[in-house]
Amino acid sequence: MSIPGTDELQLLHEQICQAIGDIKCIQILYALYEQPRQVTALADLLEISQPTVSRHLTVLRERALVIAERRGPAVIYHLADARVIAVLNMMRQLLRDIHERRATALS
Amino acid sequence: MSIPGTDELQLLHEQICQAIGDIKCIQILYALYEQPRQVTALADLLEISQPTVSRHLTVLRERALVIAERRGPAVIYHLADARVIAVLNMMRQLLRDIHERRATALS
DNA sequence: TAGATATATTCGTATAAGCGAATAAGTGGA
DNA sequence: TCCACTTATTCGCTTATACGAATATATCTA
Repeated sequence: MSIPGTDELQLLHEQICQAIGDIKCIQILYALYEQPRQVTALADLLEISQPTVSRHLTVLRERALVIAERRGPAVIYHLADARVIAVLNMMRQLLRDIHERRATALS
Repeated sequence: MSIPGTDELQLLHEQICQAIGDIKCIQILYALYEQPRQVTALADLLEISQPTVSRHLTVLRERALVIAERRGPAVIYHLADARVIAVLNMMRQLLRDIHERRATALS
């Protein structure tokens, strides 16, 4: 894969990176990876206020990273693509290796 | 890989996601992926002021995502781990698929 | 249609983060 | 040591973004 141009970079940043740059969004994504949940369930689980969760979900939905499905008065959210989690897990592995490398370099 | 706990999530966010959440940092990472460069070369290439580039590089260095190597008065920066680019490319592919899926859904 | 439940939105505020100009600090050569 | 070059840091400012309280909207049931 080649180096991205300015336009693609802009899109990449706005639609994915920025969402992943927010820790609460990451929490929400992992919670939805475990299982689809409705808004209040997420708010209770993550101890975030309902409006905040709803706003984050709106953004994630606009970015097409999550999908909303109304079921009665509730709205069930679920991940649109599990690769988001794969990306995050890749970063976690990277983080671990970096720490390990640092520890080795210091010893 | 299991679901990350709060502490790991905090680290992940602070050390990697936040850096990737800045579009100029992404530009810098890709530029260093092409080849190691010194600060002014990056500033010229990306049309960002020297102090701004330097500040971003400092952050990336603290996160151990880039490595600095002094060569005379200049400092050559290079990527610490190419997997950062792999992660970004994975996101790009994800972005493309999302767009494609949207286009298909609308037709 | 009234009420209960769940979600979305608006609003004002507070916090965070990036920016360039100016300046300081480090490095090597004369 | 002085100078030229490169990089790092400080400073004040601006912009962007997240937040909760309050409120509006949507859905279902009776």
